[in-house]
Amino acid sequence: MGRKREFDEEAVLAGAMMAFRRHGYAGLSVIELEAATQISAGSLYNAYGDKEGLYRAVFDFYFRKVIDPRIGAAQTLDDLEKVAIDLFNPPFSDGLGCLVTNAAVEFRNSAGTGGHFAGRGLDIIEAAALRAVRADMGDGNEPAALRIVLLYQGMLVLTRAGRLSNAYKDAVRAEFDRLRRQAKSTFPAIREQNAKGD
Amino acid sequence: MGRKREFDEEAVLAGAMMAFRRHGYAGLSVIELEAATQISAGSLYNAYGDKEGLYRAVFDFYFRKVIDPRIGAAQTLDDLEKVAIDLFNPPFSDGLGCLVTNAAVEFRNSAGTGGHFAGRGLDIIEAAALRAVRADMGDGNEPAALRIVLLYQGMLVLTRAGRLSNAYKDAVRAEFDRLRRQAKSTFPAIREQNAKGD
DNA sequence: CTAGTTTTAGTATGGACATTCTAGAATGGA
DNA sequence: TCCATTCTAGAATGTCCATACTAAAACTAG
Repeated sequence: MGRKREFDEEAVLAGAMMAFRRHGYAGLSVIELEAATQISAGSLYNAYGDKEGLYRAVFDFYFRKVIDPRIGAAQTLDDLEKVAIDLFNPPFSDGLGCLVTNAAVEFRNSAGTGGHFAGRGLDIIEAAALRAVRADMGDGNEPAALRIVLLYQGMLVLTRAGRLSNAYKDAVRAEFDRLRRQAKSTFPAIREQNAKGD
Repeated sequence: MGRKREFDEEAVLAGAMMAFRRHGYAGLSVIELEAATQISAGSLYNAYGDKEGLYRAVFDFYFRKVIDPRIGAAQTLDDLEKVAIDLFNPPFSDGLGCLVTNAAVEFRNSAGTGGHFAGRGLDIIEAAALRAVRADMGDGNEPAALRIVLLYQGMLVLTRAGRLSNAYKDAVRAEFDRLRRQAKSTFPAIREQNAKGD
């Protein structure tokens, strides 16, 4: 019933995702979205209702493809360190930052769609940090987890400013090294116990 | 020669500063600027040329009133800790974040006026962190300074998202405590030497 | 006093933008 | 093979925006 959709939805969302990461929401026009997605505004409106609907779909896509598998799935300090250090490697070194961080700054205080998704993303990041710290260091080190959240968000700000030099890579690595050292010395049993699980 | 300016320039810049902090550059219309500054668009254009000229003037004002005295003048870890912890206290707890951080995210990669000022602000913040760490901890601890920069920028992202809870305050304080402890134990002479200076 | 200059408020303008409309093309069930 | 439905491209629309313009008001040098 009805004509088949001609465009590849994943490709459209991927293109729009790059464009929203680069320009933000307000800074990206529908005309630019036509170029980024290679489909006409008519099709965009037919498929997603309006610009905000596309933004929502892009955010869902971003959670599904980037946040959930990378951060939502992180269980250990090593996993989180990889997430952070990957900001220095392709494809994450493109300088466009994270849709979540960018939206948190663009849409203040959880207002509207952008703020809602930003909040959801920060929930996931916070939860991952707490999970990893508890797994590797035991309870009572929640402040270390929150500092990881702050470090990571700070990295994304500097990324966006084109200022995330290799000196920052060393600084972040050193922090994870320190946490792991502290984990081993203070709670030597915990990592062993983790290793046994599953 | 000519009519006197009726408005108080500092008040206009202060009002525009709040509005730009709240809404960003693109997200703030000239009509909203009329309300925020209490002067008409005609006067704004006469005084500042265009919207970008006003933005530049606001940024200069922000450096002069906020960045330079608070961060540019910071010499020690204590000074920097105060800057960070003040994000939890009025007037800095208004949730609007820092013009520098917001501009760094809005204007990617130092592009244009916003990026230029963001870069200048980040220069000052980085320099202050390095100065404080060197003063209190001696050379060789530059990574600690960069982590302070990241923590601070991360705090500003969470502020903007309305998520900078008191738990983060403790986490940040604990980090500064740790740095001071490390400073004392590793370089006991340095703080004494500092105290003598001047 | 007044001529010249700057400031002010308000209106006008031209462009950009999100969105809607239109007409035709593709699809699949009856 | 139609026919209802969905999709697509592009043109049309109305709104909002930054900025330019206008005329009056206020000020100062001479």
